[in-house]
Amino acid sequence: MKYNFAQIEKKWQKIWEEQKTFAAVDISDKPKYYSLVEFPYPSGAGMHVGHIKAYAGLEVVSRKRRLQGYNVLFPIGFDAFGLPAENYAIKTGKHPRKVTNDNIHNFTSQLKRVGFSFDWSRTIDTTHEDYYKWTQWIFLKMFEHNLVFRDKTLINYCPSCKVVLSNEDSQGGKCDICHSDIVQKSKDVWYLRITQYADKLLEGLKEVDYSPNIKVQQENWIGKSTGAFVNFSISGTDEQLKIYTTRPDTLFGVTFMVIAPEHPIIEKYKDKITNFDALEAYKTECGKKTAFERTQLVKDKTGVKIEGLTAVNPINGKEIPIYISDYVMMNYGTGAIMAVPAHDQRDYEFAKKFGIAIVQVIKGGDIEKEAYTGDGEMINSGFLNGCTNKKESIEKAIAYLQEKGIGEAGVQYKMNDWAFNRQRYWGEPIPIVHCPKCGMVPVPYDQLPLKLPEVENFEPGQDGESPLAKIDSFVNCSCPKCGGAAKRETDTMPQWAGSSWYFLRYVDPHNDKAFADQEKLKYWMPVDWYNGGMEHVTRHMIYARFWYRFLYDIGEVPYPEPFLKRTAQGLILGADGEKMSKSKGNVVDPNEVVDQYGADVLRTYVLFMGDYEKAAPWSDEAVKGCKRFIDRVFKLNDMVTPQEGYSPALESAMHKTIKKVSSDIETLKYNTAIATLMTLLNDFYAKGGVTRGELKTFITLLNPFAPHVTEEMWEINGFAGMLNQTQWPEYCEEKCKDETVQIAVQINGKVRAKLDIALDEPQDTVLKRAKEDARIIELLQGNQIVKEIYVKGKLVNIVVRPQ
RNA sequence: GCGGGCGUGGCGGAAUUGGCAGACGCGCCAGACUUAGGAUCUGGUGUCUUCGACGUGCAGGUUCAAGUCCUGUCGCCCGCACCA
Repeated sequence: MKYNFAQIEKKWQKIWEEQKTFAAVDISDKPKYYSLVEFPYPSGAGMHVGHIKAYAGLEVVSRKRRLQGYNVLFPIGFDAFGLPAENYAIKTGKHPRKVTNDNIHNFTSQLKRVGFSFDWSRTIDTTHEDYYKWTQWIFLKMFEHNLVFRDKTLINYCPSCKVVLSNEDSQGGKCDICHSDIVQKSKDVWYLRITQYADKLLEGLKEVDYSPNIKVQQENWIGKSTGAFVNFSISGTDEQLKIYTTRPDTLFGVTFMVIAPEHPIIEKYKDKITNFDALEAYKTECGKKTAFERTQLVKDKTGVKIEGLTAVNPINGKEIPIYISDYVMMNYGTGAIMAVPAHDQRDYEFAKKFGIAIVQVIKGGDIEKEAYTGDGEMINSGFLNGCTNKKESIEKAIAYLQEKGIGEAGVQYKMNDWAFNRQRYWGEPIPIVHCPKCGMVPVPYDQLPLKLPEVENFEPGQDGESPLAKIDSFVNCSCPKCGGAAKRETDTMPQWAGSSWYFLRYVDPHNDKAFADQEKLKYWMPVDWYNGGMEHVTRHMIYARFWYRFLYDIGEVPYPEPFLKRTAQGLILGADGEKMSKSKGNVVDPNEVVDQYGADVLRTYVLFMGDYEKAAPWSDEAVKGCKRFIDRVFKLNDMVTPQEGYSPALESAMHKTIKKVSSDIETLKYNTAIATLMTLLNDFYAKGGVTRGELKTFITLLNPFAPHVTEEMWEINGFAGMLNQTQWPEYCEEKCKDETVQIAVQINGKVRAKLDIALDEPQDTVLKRAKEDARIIELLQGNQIVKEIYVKGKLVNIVVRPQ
């Protein structure tokens, strides 16, 4: 019987949809399982096979869990705010709402054709007002708890997209969206105080099961360092210049100070500074450099000495010069450093260039050549002299600073507060009103959602203003507090906002009283397993953990961490080994594969093609291997024998396969799970038949990978009910063991013979029989046996040396 | 520069964590069936000088035994990047 995949896949997809087979039940007696995949941005290009791989992993887990008796929540939705839809609108005049709806429609049909077991009744769209109402609600809660603030700063500005970008969105000095060069600009920016959660986010990592590399990346992103703040007084003023250092014990080695070009004391002591113009000129020059250039010019230190201001080293009273240089950043620490050229390479290079003294305070290295950053005995350091333990000398130094009132222990993070606004149309409006009398006033909760107004022109306004600024009816409003005339904030939230809490909405997607019902949250949360791209491990996940932790702190969600387990799939590369992209023309459309080979083949192939966590190139040839596999599986229908159990010849193989497939699915080893099933299928063919019992187990194990063909076979063979409602097969550990095994007989580690033994055969008889082998006897002649080793069920090794 | 990972046939990749390297699949070779084969089936397929030897980037080491552990080295990928 030929397998008509197109017809059969359609048949089962229709049945699953009509019977709502995969709908999650809110609160049931079954144990719950929440598997989450990153929801897609519905781009105009449609999905590519990489999306399919990303979802197929937990699709298999979800289907397996259902068969194991779990009540599974496996949802999908669309993260649909963002620039591409808006840029497309500018180009074509089509409203982003329309474009987004079309794309979501397209994505949905693609996903359905692959037969994913998503609960389609819980689909969410971040651009729907019933959804973004709650995004705004959470924002206002944060505002209420003082986690939102506004500040004028130099920001990363993309002149092409005309938006302010966070550091995360402008890495490498390029706009994350259009890849043009970022410029620095002064602007009012909304911030979320994520740094206040830095420690909690670090602590939380101890509680969760993320792959080690994911944890490490998050830790590096947060970038906690411990050290001390030290105050240096400025001669002739009562100003204290505060610095941050991780090595307060090297204070005796400080020979100058460096401050960031934007540091406020320059402006403050303008009158005392005699070369103010030179400083201004340097600052202007730095402003022209992009953040990227600033960090790239590592080798060449530049700077200007501040004439007229000197600092006093508080530990020895020495007067030292102050420089400005762009190797000191205003956004880390205090924007000022104490320079210890002997023990910091950057300070060393700067000192060499400007002819500043270098005082060694840690023994070791050769400071004629470079800074010494290793450990060693403290020298030239007063009360610290002789100390050889870094930790101890730092502690001593901090104790001294605190005692004298010139400094204190301190902590710094690399992570900055989150720039939380964009001057664009297609995002959640920030629900704040600017009142001339009351200042920033939040839109009252009962007036949410603050709807995005209809506009005709999506072009950003002058100077990168949001398009919303041009809508008078939106901008002009009355102050919710005093009732006076006021103006609305016209910026919108960044792309990351909607995805920072979407997993909570799936729990209760239609609730209009709360973002989700407390009972349902208690039942479903936390997410048991979250899979997505490695590129979202830092930004998206840190943001989502931050929002969730905040909601936990104000009692809105039940557990401190949202995701118990996190994994990341590897990319599917084009057939040319390059990253898939439209411009390279190497994108594979899942629809084409489904048309040609069927959904089961596509699903099987994306999981079989390699290590799930690593990148692997697509191969049109290799897909055919999976096509053959599925066809051969279907042909089993013609060779079924009526026996319900397993045949003796395959009993052990059946149990081993159940064991292997069951455990491989749990550890992302989908490729070897499928390989094992292929081997078993080959065994059926070699035997020339398959018993009903074997078939039942085999198609159940294969069902999570290839649900259509297996469901059809279940029906054809008259098994009771539907396959997706049966039970995951069990295996017996005892039966996984073969009674007799073939072992290798080695001489000096080289295999010379094979021996069939009973697994429980005692060591001495195994060794005896090994030595009776004709070939072994021959090779032992003229040699003396030094040692005999038997590894149970594996091998015998006879160690010899010539007589 | 720092952090993480990887290097195995012609290709994608396996290897119970120190125990028979190359599972499974692709490709290739041969045969069968066919008017036909880019369908299907059967068998073969690491390399070489083939009763043997050599083989997991390279060079050493530990061990009865190393893809796996240790030291050094080369190459690739991914994050972060003047973080004081």
